[in-house]
Amino acid sequence: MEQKKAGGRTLAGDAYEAIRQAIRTGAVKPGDRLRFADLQALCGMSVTPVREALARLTAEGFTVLDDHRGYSVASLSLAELRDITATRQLCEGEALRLSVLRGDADWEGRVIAAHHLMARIPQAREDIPSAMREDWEARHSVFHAALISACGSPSLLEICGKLFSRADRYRRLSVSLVGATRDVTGEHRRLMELALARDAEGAAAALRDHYGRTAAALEGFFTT
Amino acid sequence: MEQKKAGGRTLAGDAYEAIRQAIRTGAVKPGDRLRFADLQALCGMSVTPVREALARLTAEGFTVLDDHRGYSVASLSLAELRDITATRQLCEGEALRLSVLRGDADWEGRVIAAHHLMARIPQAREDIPSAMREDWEARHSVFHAALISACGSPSLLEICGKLFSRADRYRRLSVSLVGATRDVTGEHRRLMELALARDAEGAAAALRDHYGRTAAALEGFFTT
DNA sequence: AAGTCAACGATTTTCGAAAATCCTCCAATT
DNA sequence: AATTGGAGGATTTTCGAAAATCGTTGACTT
Repeated sequence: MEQKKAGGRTLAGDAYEAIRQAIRTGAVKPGDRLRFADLQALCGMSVTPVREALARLTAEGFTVLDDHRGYSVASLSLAELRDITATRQLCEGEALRLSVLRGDADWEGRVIAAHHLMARIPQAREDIPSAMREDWEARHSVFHAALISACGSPSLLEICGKLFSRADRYRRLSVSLVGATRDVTGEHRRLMELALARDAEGAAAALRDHYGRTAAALEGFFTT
Repeated sequence: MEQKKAGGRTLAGDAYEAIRQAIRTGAVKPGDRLRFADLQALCGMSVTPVREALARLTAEGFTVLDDHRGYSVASLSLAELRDITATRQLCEGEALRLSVLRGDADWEGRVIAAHHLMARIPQAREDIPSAMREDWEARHSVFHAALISACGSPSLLEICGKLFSRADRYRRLSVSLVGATRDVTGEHRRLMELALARDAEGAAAALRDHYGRTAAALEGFFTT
């Protein structure tokens, strides 16, 4: 997440992106075993770069490794959703608080720009309303990153980034619930307004609430 | 840190331990390049397991990777020490608070046992007073892990564990300062007492203070 | 004298196959 | 009937060498 830019520099990087995408999109499901033979066929390369890709994915919690039994897709659970949500509220809440306190004009610009880009396109796809638009997801991620980008703590940013990726898998489950009783767009705008108004505590509280609502909307998937 | 137990299951695991130890003990210094040829000689194995070990170490922040330029030992800096300290105060402080609130009798037992083991042996070596005893380091780690073990959040525990390992590299720099104006033993006992007395806020505050003092004692190394 | 570029050496990265390990299944024994 | 033991197959893990890449050196041009 920090040292590589795009696909093409190394095959291991390509494999990382390919497998990550397969997990994100649900092409391989939680709990599925990831056989090297299949992955080599999917990525079109030998075992070595695939192995390195899986090592990175495991570090980020997308896959798990059992010695001599190979890798498999990390499974999802209600317990983990709640756990990750709580940790995210703690870490990203504090990161936002610091960011609001320390942010300069440049940071304000990044937040406004990111929000504008995200608000300009709809969240759901037109052809399949139950699915999220890929580009909206990307801009949504950029917006949240922009909010905390001025916190001044690389380690906190790294943690938040990993937790965001991890929560992303759960978020994709909930798209069909979108439009029910929730105003996600409004929550995002309010988040931006509080940040720009330099209300550090208020913004942090709004962010925690935002994540709490997201988690609550997702809980239904595990009770059924 | 979560799926492998001891050295011997896989060569990659052995390599991970060996290289990690080389970094911890200072056999290879911050900023040093880690050539595969040297590492293969050190570990007595081929390139593949070494590569996997470096991937894991990089995920934990011990090493860094430049595409096509290979791996090198992550460098230390005052800025990172301060950053990690702050993030540790946030995450481990909250973890301890939760642990004190949720901990049961079993947790109390773990804390008392871990503290007893740590307090039973001196911190510094007898032959080289400026060096830390390897076994004390291990028990110290177990004690801190025991304190937060009842927090109920796997993700938080994972974060705390990684931050602890990362801070460990800095801690080793400060051994020669031990015994100056600090009562580390007293701080640890107080920490345990507050935890067992179920003073969640007090214990969390004491832990943050504990880490703050450790960082302060280390700052001198970077100003000289 | 400064700058450009190609070839070389050092090193990483990748490959394809061999070795090691685990799981399954079936027969033999208790 | 249940358990042990081990052969067979599938898969991971590791190896040693080949391919790709980067940094540098040194000749050549301007």
